[in-house]
Amino acid sequence: MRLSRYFLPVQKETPAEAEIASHRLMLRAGMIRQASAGIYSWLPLGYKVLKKIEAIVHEEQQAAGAIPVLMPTIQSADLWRQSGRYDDYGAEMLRITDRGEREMLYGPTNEEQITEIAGFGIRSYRDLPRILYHIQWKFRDEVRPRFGVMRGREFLMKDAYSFDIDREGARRSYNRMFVSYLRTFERMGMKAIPMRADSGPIGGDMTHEFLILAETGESAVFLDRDLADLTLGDAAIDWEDADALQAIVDRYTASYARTDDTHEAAVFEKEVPEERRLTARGIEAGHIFYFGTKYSKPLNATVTTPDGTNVPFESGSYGIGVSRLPGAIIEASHDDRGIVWPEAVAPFEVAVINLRQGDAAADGACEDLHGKLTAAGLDVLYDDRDERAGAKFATIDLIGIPWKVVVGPRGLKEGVVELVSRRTGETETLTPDAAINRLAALYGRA
RNA sequence: CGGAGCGUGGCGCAGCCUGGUAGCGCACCUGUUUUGGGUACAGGGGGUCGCAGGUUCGAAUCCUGCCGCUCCGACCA
Repeated sequence: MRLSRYFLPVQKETPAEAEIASHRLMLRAGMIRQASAGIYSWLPLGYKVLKKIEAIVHEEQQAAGAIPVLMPTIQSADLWRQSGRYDDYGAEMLRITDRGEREMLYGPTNEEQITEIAGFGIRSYRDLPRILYHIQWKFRDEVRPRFGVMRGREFLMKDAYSFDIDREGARRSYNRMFVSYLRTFERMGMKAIPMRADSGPIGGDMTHEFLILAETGESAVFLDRDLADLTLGDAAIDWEDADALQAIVDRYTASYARTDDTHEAAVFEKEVPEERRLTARGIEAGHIFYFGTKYSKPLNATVTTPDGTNVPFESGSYGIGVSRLPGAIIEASHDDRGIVWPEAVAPFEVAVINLRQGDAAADGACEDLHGKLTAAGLDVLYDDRDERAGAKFATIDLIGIPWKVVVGPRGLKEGVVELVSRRTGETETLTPDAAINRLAALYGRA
């Protein structure tokens, strides 16, 4: 992509309303534009990041055995009356009346809908277990939207729902999603730590929040430092091996990790040696919980057991705040010049910077690099604007492209260009062809 | 929902107190200049001053009502 033909409205100055780094940077980098309080348009750069994140979530959900569906944003009030939540939800629910005076709502979540669907499509224990999920826009009429996409009113969410015949089955489904979340966040270059969440009226130990550590996080977190160093790495997961999954879950839940909601200082101090006690802040990126028959009972969604009786589903729900992740990732990864994207979610994988636009040698070398990098399967942004070098560096660093290939007449006389890492600033001087090979290898496109 | 603010060109702001032809910086356009980390100079375009009423010879400015947005708190993915 040539920057001169792209749509990238970057801004030098920070809009007054943006308080935290991610909001500020997303506005300045031209990723989003506010439409009204807590509601945003996603501009090309932001949209690319959102789609990359969404793609990773899709892949990892399906790898873990979840099946994609798509439910509507507008729902009828009927099911919500059956579950009793139409009144419980209160003013956070956006209510709409259609032309026939029917009460509708813009869905804040989909438990009722999916339970109705599962009740219709799943009749026998032979059809279980199943996990269905979708990635869809939701609306919650927050009292106070803030922090840009981190706490909008309209937001994109992945929500999965598991259906099992008993609690043991539900635990296996829960574990699948638990491990899937570890993989999902790790692939995005993030450290998300599962923490014991408030279990509410259902009780039990099957509810965790996944927190991305960041200084500006909304929650205070308390954990055993060892947890922050755990990684799954590239190890293959056998999703059919319930014991193996349980072992991973056990490993990640063995040590103390809680948010301020459930934190107990005395327990923390008893369970974690002082030198390993880590107090930090985190952003909630995912939340999984088991809710049993909370919806299947009132909605009368049942399956037939081997002995011929009908029982309501045992279910859990598993959310990831997809549209808040770009913000969360920026909170965890930025510096004073701008965003520092992890490679897996960067809007472009490499930027080509022409230091002297209009110089025949520089123009030619950049065109050539742009073409060859693209042919190698890389997503390239070529800054071909008629701007000074400084302006180009400032823009590319602001929008956080992980790698820059810097091309100027001076280097070209020696037959070299520079390859610069956004994260470390490390600069490597090499021939254009070597730069292409290095980048292809870095991104696994060689 | 309690408390506090703010709405003046795309962005950041001044002007309002004390009513009298709407300004500055950035961005944008033209030209010259410069050219390896946001060049410099000159010229230029763009604003129903959030909306509606009122007071006044005259309202961005004073009064009333409404709308929008933001911040702190409580709440939440």
